[in-house]
Amino acid sequence: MNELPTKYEPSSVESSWAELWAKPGTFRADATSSKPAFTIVIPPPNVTGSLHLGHALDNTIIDVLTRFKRMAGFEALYLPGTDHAGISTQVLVEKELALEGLHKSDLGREKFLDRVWAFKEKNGGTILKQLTRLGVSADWSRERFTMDAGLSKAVRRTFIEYVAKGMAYRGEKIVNWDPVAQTVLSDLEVDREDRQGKMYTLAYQLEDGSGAMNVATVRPETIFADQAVAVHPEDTRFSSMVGKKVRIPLTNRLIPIIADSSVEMDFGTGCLKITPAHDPTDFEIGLRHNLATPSVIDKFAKLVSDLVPEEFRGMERFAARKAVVKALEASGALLEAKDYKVSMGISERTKEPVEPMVMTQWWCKMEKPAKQVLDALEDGRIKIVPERYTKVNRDWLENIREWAIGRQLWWGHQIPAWYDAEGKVYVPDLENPDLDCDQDPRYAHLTLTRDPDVFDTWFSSALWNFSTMGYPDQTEDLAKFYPNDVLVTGYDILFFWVARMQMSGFEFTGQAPFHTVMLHGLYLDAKGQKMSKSKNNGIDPLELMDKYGVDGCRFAWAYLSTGGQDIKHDERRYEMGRNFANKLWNASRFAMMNLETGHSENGMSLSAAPASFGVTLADAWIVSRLSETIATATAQLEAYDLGAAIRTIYSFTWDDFCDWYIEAAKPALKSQNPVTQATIKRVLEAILKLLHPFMPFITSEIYAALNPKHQQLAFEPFPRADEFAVDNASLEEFEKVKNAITAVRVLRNELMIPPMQVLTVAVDGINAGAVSKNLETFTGLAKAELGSVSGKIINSVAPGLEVLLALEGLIDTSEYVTRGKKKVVELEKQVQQAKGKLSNENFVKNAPEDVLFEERRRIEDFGMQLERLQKVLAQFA
RNA sequence: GGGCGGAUAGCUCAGCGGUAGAGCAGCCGCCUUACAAGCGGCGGGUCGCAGGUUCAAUCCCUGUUCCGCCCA
Repeated sequence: MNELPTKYEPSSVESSWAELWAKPGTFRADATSSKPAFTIVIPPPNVTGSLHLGHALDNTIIDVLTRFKRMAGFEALYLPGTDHAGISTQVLVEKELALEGLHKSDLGREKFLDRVWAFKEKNGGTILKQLTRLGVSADWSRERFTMDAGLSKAVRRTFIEYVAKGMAYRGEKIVNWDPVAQTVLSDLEVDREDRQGKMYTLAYQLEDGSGAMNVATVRPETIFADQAVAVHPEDTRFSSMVGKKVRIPLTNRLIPIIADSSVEMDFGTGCLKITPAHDPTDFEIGLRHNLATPSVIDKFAKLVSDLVPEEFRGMERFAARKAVVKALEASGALLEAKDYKVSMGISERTKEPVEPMVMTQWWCKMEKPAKQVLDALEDGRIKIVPERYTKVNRDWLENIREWAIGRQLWWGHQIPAWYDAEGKVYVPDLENPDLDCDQDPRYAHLTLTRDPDVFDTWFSSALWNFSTMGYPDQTEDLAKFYPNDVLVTGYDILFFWVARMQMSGFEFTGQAPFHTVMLHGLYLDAKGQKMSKSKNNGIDPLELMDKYGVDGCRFAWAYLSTGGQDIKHDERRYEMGRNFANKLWNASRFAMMNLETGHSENGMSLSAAPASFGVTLADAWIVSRLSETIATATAQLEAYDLGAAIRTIYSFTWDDFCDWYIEAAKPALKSQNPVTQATIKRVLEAILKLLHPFMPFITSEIYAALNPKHQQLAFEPFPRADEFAVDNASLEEFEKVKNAITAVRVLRNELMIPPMQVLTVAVDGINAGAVSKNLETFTGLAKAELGSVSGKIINSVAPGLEVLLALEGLIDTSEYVTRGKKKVVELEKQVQQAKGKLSNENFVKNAPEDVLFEERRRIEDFGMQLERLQKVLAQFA
């Protein structure tokens, strides 16, 4: 048996365990195992990123669940890996190039990609290495990356299948264009923000010279692309105008006045300019009225086209707005410019206002798989925890929109589509999916060029549940570990990722990719704000781990993850975790010191021990409490309520085991009672097992020290409640003894009697018997002996019990009297309340028997306490 | 505009139909040889506000006020 140092130092034990757990073989899941599988795949972090608190929280939860299930008899797989993160990675490498004075076009696609791969090789390991610091029990032999050959194959295959099914197609629509990243974005990648702008009223002169239409707009620089002016068909102000033409200010171009019911009559002037190429709503109106979609803004957000007067050409859109407004003002066409909050689309990646633009893109129809997911949510094949997010999930799926799956990037999976000189599309077919079209003999007579675009990164992460298992090949892994069991992630990517996984799962495997989605909250700073680079309010989990130990941090993360609630950073939770680790360490140290057989501190040998050794009340009590604790904690873990589970285990360990059991067991341990020795070892081992999923390092270390066999705790079975006997009589009796001990402690504190001075007290009341029966425990913890008391007497009351003490000498009783009086008032109130309830006819008629019984018991017990207390207080009147 | 979450002790949060809990902070006393990252004791809450349901409501229902988030 090893000696443990007096203070727990996380740094001295963490690295060797982390190293062992990071080995590819340690937690390798066996696809041929006969045990039931339990699978969680990691939400793949950005390959070039570094660990932040969101990852730490997420992976702690995953690891707790995985370690718990592994110990509970499952073939547990926690599959780690990373995501290629198209835009952010490409932007990073572009920045690196910029430092060298280079642009990606200087290198060309192939060389640029070499650079990105080199960058990935160099930096890609960081985040996963940081993850090993957390002590996760991941299967590193199965680590995956979204751009691996296998996963790329899955991406290609699924796209080809989408095309074959007619779900993916090329079409011209209005899209969100990021002028900085130079790519299309999906609706989800665009944040709506209200920014201060202006509402301009412009006069569009009627062709016939009969006046002007006053048009309201927030984007005057787009007037050159206007195709119509629209009013509401029922707007009597303008009904005579419909069909006439107006002239666009600063130009000679004429456009028609049309009627469309989507125009809000009371918005602005009730008269809108329609610019189909530069506004999504206008695009829709344009479709209804067959309007053309000429564009006057290019991919760099500059004004271009012959439609734009020469003086404005080449100007950036916001500069152009100023210039155009100035010109409009000079021409007299500007009637009004008032402050207005403009709702703008902002690229969540580059923070640049997106430019709506009409483009031909790859689209994917998602109605059918969305419907399948909705059915699964309906019939419970997929459950969301917490349940309230089911509605959010459902609402989004019910209003599913087509997904723009292409991105104008180089880093990612290049779309396997080719075009001939006429622009006709060629995509490999399902019979020969790996054959590129420009290699296909059938198309040998054509000159085909490949689509330069890549897929949205989420397209590949949507396949993560099965692409990591070998799909499209029918592998052993796929058979054993798919569908996965639980998906753990923050609620902020419910749409981005979870919904798309759900849909892909059904579309390609015909089933839900997991049965449970566990969503946790966001980790916020101490003020409750989201952490971000721009706000520079990030907190580094690695620093926290250095400061409080990994187990202390994991404790905090589990403790804080309740009910999907957001988490406000609070350093005190980490202190709590660290202190708890230290407490466990010292309790274990104490236990081990007392497990040494044959001799004890005072040299007493085992053979000298009395023959009457047996199970003490404390032994029976702690084993009962342990059984209850296991049952509760297990149920909480099964319900994914990690916060509740760790609280349960924490209070059992600290309050029951350390503060009461160990203290009560000291006399028995001193005399080397083998039953107590066995009990403390048994309970401690159970605690280590219960705690292991949450705090794997310290529990493994102690367990190894405790067990000469040196087995890995991670592979020990999780405790079962039925392994430990629940003895209700012991639970009740120990409670009575505890009450008596506390009553003496209260007296001692009130009377300022030194802690170590042994008192002589008498006990009375219906629970007094429990005290005299367990005198050793009482004496040890209350530092009091039973004896007769006489003279002036003082007392302390507890349920069913009165502790009496003789007043000797000039002891200050003022505090005792003050608090005694207060307690009298309190007890009187309680008795009154209970009596009040029982005198209520309806209460007696309707309340269940046990509630009635409890009220009667209270009257009796409080009455007895009151009586005894008042009797003693009368002496001081 | 629609939806969701929060409002509980000084602070950060659990609890969510039957006498309000934790950690920290505060006060009193302790180096009681496992642990001062600790031990013993104490104080502190009309559970946002207003109605309703119920024998009983912090907990359920309705409305309302602040704070935060999501969707349009």
